[in-house]
Amino acid sequence: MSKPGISDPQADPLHVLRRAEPDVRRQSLIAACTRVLAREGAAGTSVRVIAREARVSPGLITHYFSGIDALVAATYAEIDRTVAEAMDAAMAQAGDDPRARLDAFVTASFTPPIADRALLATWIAFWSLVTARADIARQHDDQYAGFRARLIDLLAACGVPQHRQRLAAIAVAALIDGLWLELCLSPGCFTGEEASRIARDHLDALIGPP
Amino acid sequence: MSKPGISDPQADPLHVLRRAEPDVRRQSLIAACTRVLAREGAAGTSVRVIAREARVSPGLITHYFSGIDALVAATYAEIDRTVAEAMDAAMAQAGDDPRARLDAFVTASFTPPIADRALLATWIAFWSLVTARADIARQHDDQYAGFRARLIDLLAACGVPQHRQRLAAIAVAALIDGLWLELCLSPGCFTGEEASRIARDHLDALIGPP
DNA sequence: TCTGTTATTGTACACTCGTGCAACGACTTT
DNA sequence: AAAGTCGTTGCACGAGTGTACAATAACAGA
Repeated sequence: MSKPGISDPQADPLHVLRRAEPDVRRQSLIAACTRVLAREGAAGTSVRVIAREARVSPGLITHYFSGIDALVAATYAEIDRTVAEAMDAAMAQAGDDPRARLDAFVTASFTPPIADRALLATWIAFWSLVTARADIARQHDDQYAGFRARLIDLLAACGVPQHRQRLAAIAVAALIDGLWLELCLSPGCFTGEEASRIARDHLDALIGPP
Repeated sequence: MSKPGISDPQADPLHVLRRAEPDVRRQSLIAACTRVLAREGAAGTSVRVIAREARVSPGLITHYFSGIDALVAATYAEIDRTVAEAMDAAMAQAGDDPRARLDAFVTASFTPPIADRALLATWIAFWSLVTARADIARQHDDQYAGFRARLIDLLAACGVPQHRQRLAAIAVAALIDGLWLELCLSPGCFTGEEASRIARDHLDALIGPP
């Protein structure tokens, strides 16, 4: 299965010296960074490796991004967007029933391409920047707030009273994150189906069975 | 408050050229690595920085560990031990009532020195090794299994029937981890007290109110 | 006091790292 | 067809990386 946002480098029409629209080139650098993070992990991700992956000279990365950290941050933002889209697609398939949409949201979290060791490598690379740089910490706060805001909408639609929505969303977000993290780190410990079941049981306790 | 396993380098009696018992020196290198990981993050942690922190020549690290990765792995194992001890201490203070012990376990997870951005940096450094090296992935599996085994004991003592213990432990572990992670990454989003309350509510739903 | 052991040092090696920058050349405009 | 723009290259630079290894010196036992 092809991963969202990860295109085949062989098919990349930019692999010979050729000018590209700035947006296109930017996007191709982000895509290359995604592939490298997934393949090599945070430690093996450098300007030169990414440049080779993108079939481009190392200098070009400095031309488009203020530094390697900025490229990783942009890559993370892109992945966040991709994941959100995958979630939306799963929910759209679930129809209009609020609880069915919530279940679809949860289940998608533990199914490829979201539950994916390669995605984890990107997340870890980003987290290590969060602990070191204030601007990236802010980006993380924003993105996570967006994640919780989606959950609040879903929970509200399921009838969770307003005064409990905030903590309920934090709880569900944490449960999903913890299960997702462990599912990626130790895939043999439990299955995605079991993770889904745990999360759905928690929702049952929170808002009553569907 | 002083962090567990982090000693004052000024008070280190090894700071002049002096032979040390292998175990003592090993331990002092691990302690130095812990401090560096906490202060500089995974990216800023190198043989030379650790050696300077330990007031020791860089060559000594290779003499005691097969490489920098082995030192980081040993540091992680040590931190895992330290955290487990802090948990045991919190539970011992809670007395004999099973549910009180479980609550103490949960609360300690969201209180310094366990909920600590510095600890997070070490965890992240270790996770990035997990995705890259099979032997370290095994170490992670073992340590996390130990964490879940403790939870199973606690849940069993609270009357959770055996056939539900495994998934219940996975659920509680994931919830604690997710809350802990977010508490460290975005300390402004919710408080340790709120995290405790969320976890205790989840336990109420799982095993009934105390 | 001398000797043997080995913890410890300091340095050298061969890399990789991120960034800066002059030169080149693909494409647009005139 | 000539000129201008700017995407792109390729390399140089200094700093940092992990590891290897001979030399040194602290300590134990004789």
